[in-house]
Amino acid sequence: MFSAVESRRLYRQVADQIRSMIATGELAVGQRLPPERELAEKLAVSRPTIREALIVLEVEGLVHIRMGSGIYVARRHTVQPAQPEREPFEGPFELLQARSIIECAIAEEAAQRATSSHIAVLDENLQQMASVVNDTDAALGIDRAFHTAIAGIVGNAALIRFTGEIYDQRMTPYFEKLASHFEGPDSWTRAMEEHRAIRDAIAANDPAAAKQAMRTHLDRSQKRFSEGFGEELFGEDEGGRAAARRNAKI
Amino acid sequence: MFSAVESRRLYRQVADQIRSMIATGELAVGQRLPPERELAEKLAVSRPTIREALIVLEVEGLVHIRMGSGIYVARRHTVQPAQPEREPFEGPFELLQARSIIECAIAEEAAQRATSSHIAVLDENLQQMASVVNDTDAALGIDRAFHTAIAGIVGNAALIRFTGEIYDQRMTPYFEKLASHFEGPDSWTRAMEEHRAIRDAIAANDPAAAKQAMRTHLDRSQKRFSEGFGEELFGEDEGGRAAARRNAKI
DNA sequence: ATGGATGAATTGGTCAGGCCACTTGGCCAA
DNA sequence: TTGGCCAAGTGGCCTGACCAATTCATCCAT
Repeated sequence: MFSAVESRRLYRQVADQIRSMIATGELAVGQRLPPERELAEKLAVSRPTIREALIVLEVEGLVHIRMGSGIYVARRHTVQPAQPEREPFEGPFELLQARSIIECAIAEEAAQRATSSHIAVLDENLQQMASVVNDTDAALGIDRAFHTAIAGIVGNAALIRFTGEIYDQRMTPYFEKLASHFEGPDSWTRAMEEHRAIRDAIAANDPAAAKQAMRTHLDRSQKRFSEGFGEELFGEDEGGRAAARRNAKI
Repeated sequence: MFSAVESRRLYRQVADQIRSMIATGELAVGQRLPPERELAEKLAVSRPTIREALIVLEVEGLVHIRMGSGIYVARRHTVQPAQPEREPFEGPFELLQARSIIECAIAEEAAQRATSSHIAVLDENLQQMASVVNDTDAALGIDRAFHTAIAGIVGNAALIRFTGEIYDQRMTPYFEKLASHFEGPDSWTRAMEEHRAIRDAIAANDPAAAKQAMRTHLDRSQKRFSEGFGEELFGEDEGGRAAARRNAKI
């Protein structure tokens, strides 16, 4: 299956250029970039094109845009998309082990400090989960939110971020396909029950129980994941209207 | 320590709205969004604002934009590190708290599985540390290596990477300047002793002692860091012009 | 009837110009 | 020295126009 080769948009080219200037140190960390109007003039493009390029870079975390002040090279491209020395991802089992260690510690900490408003957040998540057990895509999103909500109880942005990131690193296209096969109403219902056990332990302010419930949940999640290996998989396509028409012919 | 509260840009709000429509399933995977002009009309904003919002979402991996064809909900937001809920960066105390939770859990796990070759690695690190107590830059590198070596005992690449990343996130130019003031032979010698206590607990395969030793080390590290804040300082900003002026006055 | 070519319509990409909100720095008065 | 005010600069958002790419409908040839 082939898709049209997409010519490179100008704002992407501009973003690439600025990104490489940051990477080479030509633009130093913390340094202020020239104003949009000046960049547009220097690079001989329109100002909206510059804006669009800068938005790309900001979403990537390479720059920080401040209204009225200017655009600054981010202090540290923390957790960046393209980390060249980084493996594409660690093995899924390795990630699960890491989750087990980190998230058990977080659950333990959360149990020591949970309030009723924290528990209400978890309860709402459980309700949402109950209504989407037939929709794996939505369930994955809510599953993720449950885990980051526990980190949220600790109230530490770094932990929230790590929890989300480590969850997302499994979210490869491959894993998604796998999930669509091995996750279904049964497995999501079980996951939800495990979530409830975690919720209950945290609500009881019982760190040891919370840790154990989280470990149980992740162990079982790993088991479900292991059982899912073995399916034959196909490639992916994002579908356009022409593709839909081609599909119709098939 | 305060930083300016940044009002929410319109294109970010639009991106948030579309993102939540994708998360709730209102916009299905693979579905084509309305054209830019129509979205602009429906959401009562300008078309460039829509474009900017869509660029945010494309960089995040949630949509795929095709010229002349339309905008499609991505099959899956694959491994897109730019997390919308992410703060620009976490405060140093927040990172220390996160380290405390994560690294104590890792130390606990390491103590359960350490072998003599693992301990030899820690011993070599301690020797290296002893020879560079007068050189803060070198000491920081060896300090980092000690912490990642503990994660290495668990033998999990994800944990090693997280340990390194979370350590590095303190390594802002600001922090490095601070370290050059408050870290010296005395503090590095104390850190080394604390490292030794961690090493000993891990060597004894005593998880509780390892956890306690690590927590003690990080608590004291935090105390040393806090004491460094006795100085008159500017906020955690990326260096705006106002901050530069206040600096000049100091 | 079917397939290919062509042109129109639609859609995203880029530009120019304008105005508003916010930030910063300088100056002056208390 | 500190606080207030103002001007200049900067990012944010808008309107309108035109260009490039894609899709779809129509027409023509086989």
